[in-house]
Amino acid sequence: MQGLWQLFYNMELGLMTVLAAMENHRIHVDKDALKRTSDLLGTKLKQLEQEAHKAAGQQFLVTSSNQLRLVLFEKLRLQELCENKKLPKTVLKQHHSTSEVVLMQLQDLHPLPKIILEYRQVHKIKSTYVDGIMSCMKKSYISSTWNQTGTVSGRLSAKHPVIMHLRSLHFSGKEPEVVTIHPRSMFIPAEGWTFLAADFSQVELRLLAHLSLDPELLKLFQEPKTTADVFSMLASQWKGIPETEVKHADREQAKRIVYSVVYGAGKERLSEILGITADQASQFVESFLQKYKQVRAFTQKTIQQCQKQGYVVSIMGRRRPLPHIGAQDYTIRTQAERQAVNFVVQGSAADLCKIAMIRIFTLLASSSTLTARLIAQIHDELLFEVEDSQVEEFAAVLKSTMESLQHVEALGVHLKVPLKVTLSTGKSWGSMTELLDSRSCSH
DNA sequence: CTAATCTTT
DNA sequence: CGGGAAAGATTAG
Repeated sequence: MQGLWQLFYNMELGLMTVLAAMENHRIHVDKDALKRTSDLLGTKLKQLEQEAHKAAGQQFLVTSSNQLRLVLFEKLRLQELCENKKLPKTVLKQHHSTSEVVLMQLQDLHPLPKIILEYRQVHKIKSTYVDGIMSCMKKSYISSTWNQTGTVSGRLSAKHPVIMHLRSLHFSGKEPEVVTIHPRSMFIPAEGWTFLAADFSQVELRLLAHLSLDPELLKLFQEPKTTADVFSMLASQWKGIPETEVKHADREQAKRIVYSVVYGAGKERLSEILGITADQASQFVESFLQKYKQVRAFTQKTIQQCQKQGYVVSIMGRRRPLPHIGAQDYTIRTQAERQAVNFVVQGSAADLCKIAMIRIFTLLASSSTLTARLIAQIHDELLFEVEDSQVEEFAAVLKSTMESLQHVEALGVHLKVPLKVTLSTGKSWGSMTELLDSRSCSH
């Protein structure tokens, strides 16, 4: 039946057990650290509230947009001071809005809007990333809920603790000092265990190379300069700086640019990312697609195929129907076209990661010595908890198992490019350091 | 550019 | 007062 049975039987069915085990597993959280940061942010909010009251000349509930509107527009009458600017707006009622754009415009006129803006920012950080996690906790641990069928691309999604969205946050502390919060460092392994993370490097770009058969792209991955990182390399080329000088942010930007271009970003959007004019941006796109000629051929082929059959297919047979692919409306049609292209690559990457999870899981289940446990999946990254004494041994099996997915006999997958997995370990999820291949170290 | 979750308005 | 939609933040590629 449409070749979907194989996908269901060999992948999704097997994954259910894996996800169930992940949901059952307890991820320990450093409750004290969490409490400390919550208190820290709480104090900051209190401070800002006081400042706001002082600036307003009265007490009011800072979180209430109604009360804020009263202070801003009826007491201070700030709208009268900015008639030259376009009226902020009021849609539903005749009221003035207190939305972010309005406050931005008002912040030169009075100290209050700025304080409110900072208050809202800190408040959001606190409620999402600190109190949000705290409310999901039972005793001293959390477990995410994993949704197997919640995305169009075949990726997994996680609910409750927003495990996939945690990041570092900076905000101004007392005067000059800047406080940085690392929500990921709140997550800690059990006593005597270590976190081990395995990442498929540049997985979507490698898949694009395989799918498009672009010679330049293939060369990038097939040549044995395995030491080089593609995005760092491109960043160094574009910025004209040696690769050792490439910062994390440069690499991150290069990555964004590459994916933006191959997924069909317009010149306006790209000029924003690159910080150049739209003309320069479209020139950039042209020269990029000129160098990697087959990429454009691949997107066109994908769109054509989608027009013909109404859906696109990932490398392991997952489908996405795109009924709007033949729409009259330009906006709707081109969006479907970009979605078609994106699905083939992103969906294939999702397939690969799911297979990796199953392989490792069954390997662990049948091992009499290895005790590692799969904790989470963040798209192309698998996070494990490993007994301290087994880190080296498990790391080696993990890496080779994942990289061996270049060929998956059962699903007819034979990638034209090798897969590369990078490993990192740490005593908290927030402080992982790369684990280098022990073989290349010792020789 | 695509995919997602979560909070605010 | 609450539900829902849209906007805007983040993450991943």
